[in-house]
Amino acid sequence: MNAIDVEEIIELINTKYAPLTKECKEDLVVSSSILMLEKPTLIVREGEQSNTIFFIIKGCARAFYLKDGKDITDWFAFENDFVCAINSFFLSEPSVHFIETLEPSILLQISKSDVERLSQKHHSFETLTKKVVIKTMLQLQERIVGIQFETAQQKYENLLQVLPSITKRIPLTHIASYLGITLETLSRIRNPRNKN
Amino acid sequence: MNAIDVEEIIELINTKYAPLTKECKEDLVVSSSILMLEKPTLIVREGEQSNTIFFIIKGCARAFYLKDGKDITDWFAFENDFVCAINSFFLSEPSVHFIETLEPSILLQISKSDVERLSQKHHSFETLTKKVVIKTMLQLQERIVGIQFETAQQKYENLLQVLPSITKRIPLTHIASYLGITLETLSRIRNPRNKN
DNA sequence: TACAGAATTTGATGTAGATCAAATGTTTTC
DNA sequence: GAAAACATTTGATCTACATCAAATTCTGTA
Repeated sequence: MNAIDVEEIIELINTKYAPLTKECKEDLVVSSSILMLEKPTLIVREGEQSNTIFFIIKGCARAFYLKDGKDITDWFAFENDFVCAINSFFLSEPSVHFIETLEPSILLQISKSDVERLSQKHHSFETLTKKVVIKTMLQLQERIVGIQFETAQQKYENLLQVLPSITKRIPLTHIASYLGITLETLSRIRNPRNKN
Repeated sequence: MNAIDVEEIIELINTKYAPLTKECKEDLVVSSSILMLEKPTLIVREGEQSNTIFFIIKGCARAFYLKDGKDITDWFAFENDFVCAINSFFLSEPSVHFIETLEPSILLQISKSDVERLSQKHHSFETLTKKVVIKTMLQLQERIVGIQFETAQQKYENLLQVLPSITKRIPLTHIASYLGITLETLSRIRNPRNKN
């Protein structure tokens, strides 16, 4: 893998989320570091406080928690998404989630204290983080609408609308728990023979 | 009802959410107006663009949408909460939601253009709005965890944990659709005779 | 290229909660 | 304060999906 140009990544964030001032970008460069993970890796552990936000340059990740010992996926993140343990990061509590990469991944990481410092110092960075939070909020909202009063079939179709190629990258167990259905039901839904 | 002191309300927001500079507060006072609603009233209509955010001084409100003609509650807001049609407000799209007050209510309203102007002009206002969005995001997140893989009974108990007195203010139909269950099921859950 | 472990599919059965329908209780209004 | 409108409860039945169990297919590694 070639070397990663942090400045280039920050330019991408600048374009994709919100414009940053020159000074802010410079500050951000020195506050960011690159994480290269060859294998699937836990980057946030339940019970521990997580003071890092990650930007996915390459690869993907999922947040999950254990409910009665069962692994339940709560969030997927792909290229150009930010991901963090939101409860822990924003409320400084121990994380209820694990977060793991699901592919060899390249991440940009920024610490919470840097995020706070940059947010206070640079209005443009505050605007960026607000944009990221708004995006997440709207996705969560969409997700609730997509799971309430929907059949398993409809939930799956809703998901495919938003992430058409998700099944090529994510094992079905994780998709099933994300949708709030069992693996078996998902399998049956996907089998065209079972179409009514 | 006595006159409402806008400055006092803004002081409350300042304390409860994030500190604002003196200049920002002054700007906010002239951008805010009070809405007094004697009867339950629709304040956002589906299909229309909603460019207003409301702060509930007194009373409560719910956001809802129609799914196959059925009224589904998506959000409750009470005293000291901000409420708006988030898709419409943040994406400038026609609203998918209706929002209505459920009691005689007093609201502070601020237009989207004022919110944007204040956010650009005052770093402290950007911080305030970020805080509001973070709070909403975390509530949505909690809600998803509270509805996935839970029985109707558990969902109801989860809700009571967060809003113990909700049944005193909100009709059961709205609570039922908010939880993703039917009114009949909610009724049976609430009847102690049906305890296993 | 075989084999172990993981991922997915298929089958049989059980159940929580939906749906439909009607009764009862509670507000509002004139 | 009676009638109408609305909110909640109760009952009977039905169904989508869970659960449990086992077979099959896929995937990585030695």
